[in-house]
Amino acid sequence: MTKEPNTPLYKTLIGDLKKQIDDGHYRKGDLLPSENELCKRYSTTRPTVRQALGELARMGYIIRRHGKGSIVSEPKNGLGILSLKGSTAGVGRKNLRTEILAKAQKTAWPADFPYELTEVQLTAGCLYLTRLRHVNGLPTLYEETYITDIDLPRFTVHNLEKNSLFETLNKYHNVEIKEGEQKIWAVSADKNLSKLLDVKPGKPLLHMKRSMQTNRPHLVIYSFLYCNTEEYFIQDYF
Amino acid sequence: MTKEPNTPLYKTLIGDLKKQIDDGHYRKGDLLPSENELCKRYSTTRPTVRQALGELARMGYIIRRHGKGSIVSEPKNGLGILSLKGSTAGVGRKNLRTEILAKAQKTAWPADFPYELTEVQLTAGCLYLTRLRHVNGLPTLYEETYITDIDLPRFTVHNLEKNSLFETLNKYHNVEIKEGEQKIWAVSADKNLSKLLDVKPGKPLLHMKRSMQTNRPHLVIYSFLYCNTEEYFIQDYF
DNA sequence: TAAATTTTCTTGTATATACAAGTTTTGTGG
DNA sequence: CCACAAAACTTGTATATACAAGAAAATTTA
Repeated sequence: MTKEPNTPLYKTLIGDLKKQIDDGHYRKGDLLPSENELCKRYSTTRPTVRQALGELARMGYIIRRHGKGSIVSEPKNGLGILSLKGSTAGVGRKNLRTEILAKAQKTAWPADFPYELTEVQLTAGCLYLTRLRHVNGLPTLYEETYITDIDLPRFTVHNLEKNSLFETLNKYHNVEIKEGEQKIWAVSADKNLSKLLDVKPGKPLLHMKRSMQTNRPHLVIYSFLYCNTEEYFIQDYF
Repeated sequence: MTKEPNTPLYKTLIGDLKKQIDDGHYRKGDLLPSENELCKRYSTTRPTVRQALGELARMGYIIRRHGKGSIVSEPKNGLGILSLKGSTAGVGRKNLRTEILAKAQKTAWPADFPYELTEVQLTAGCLYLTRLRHVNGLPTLYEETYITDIDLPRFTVHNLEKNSLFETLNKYHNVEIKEGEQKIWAVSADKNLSKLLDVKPGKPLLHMKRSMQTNRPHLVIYSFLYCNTEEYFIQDYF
């Protein structure tokens, strides 16, 4: 067990169990150690263990069954891209390639930004970056991201082609997504998008605008996505 | 405060506070009574109050600030339909009309059902219903729903034109949505859909397939939605 | 040997309490 | 009257403990 300094024990628990599920130590359908067993292993008490397990349940990692135990589910957070053919034939990491079209850099908020911004956010400005995700070589998802530029020193040095944006924010800047909302609708590909996503103009595309609150009061992250869903659909969890 | 028999106190708290936010007693930006204040009002202790508040936070009703309090946010759960013009000009309840095209009735699962079903589910069969939602008179959302038919006596008597499916399941059958996943993609309207949604064939539509786990082990609910998003988009939370 | 019952183990709900850490309010001094 | 410090109030993290209720395992009985 890896108790990092200044990390609450319940978060250490979450991290450890999550890692063990991600690593395959516990597989789908397995039972996690019982609450009492975890209390012993971590020298703690049930409320602390239960807080960690509750969090894992909400993240979709486990399913809690009264009287039975905590059953390992599949890790599920954030957006995923899955093949339309066979819902279980998920896109493995090796088939997904992220291309940075525009590296993160500080900009002012666009004048017609579709979200209400606070004074703090307006003053701080944002970091703007664009990415194109390829699935099996096919450009599938185009994403523009605006990150409120608060307390994110040297953010621009991160390599977001290899690393997840949210994991990077979490690991290096202690930023966690707390909650969010998304607007979803279908559009026809215009000239620019048809070029980016390599489709004919007029093709139906999925359009999403997401706004994500973090643990920092004013640090909100916005993502605008266009997805060619002919071969792959968007999958997410709630 | 309304303590129903056999309802855990923390759930009573959730219900009461939720109702007070929905009713406008607490408005966006207001602070809820502190944890200690709620302990007094409900003759309970902080862990119980915190469990309720934690739940409300996760549902998006409040935002918790260390040292400050619980700030009322906007109620947000489930899918919403919002006008593309002005993201705050939400669809009020009076502008949304639900039409039952096919009343809930017991059927067998379709042979080509896109989700993996357990033996229990296959044996139980499902309740199938279809609805069409009109926004300001415009047919906007077509939804087919399959509910695993387990312990849902007399479900077919419910009037789902006037009442929310999930509220009905909760109130009369003690069924709660625990977690879910959704697949989203864009399609062109075929002949049947263009008729249902009153659009030209070929129109881009939003297509979603949702699978929702409940507090009952095998009782999963599936929804297949088609949405005309020219005037209104789908909004949801995570 | 199988069914029924009992025991054990599990998660769910809850109380009591304490200290840490962030924010707000109040009081004091210049 | 304003700035600073202290006090008070808030949420965050945690331990200890108990009982309720569901499920599994073990034991007993027919």
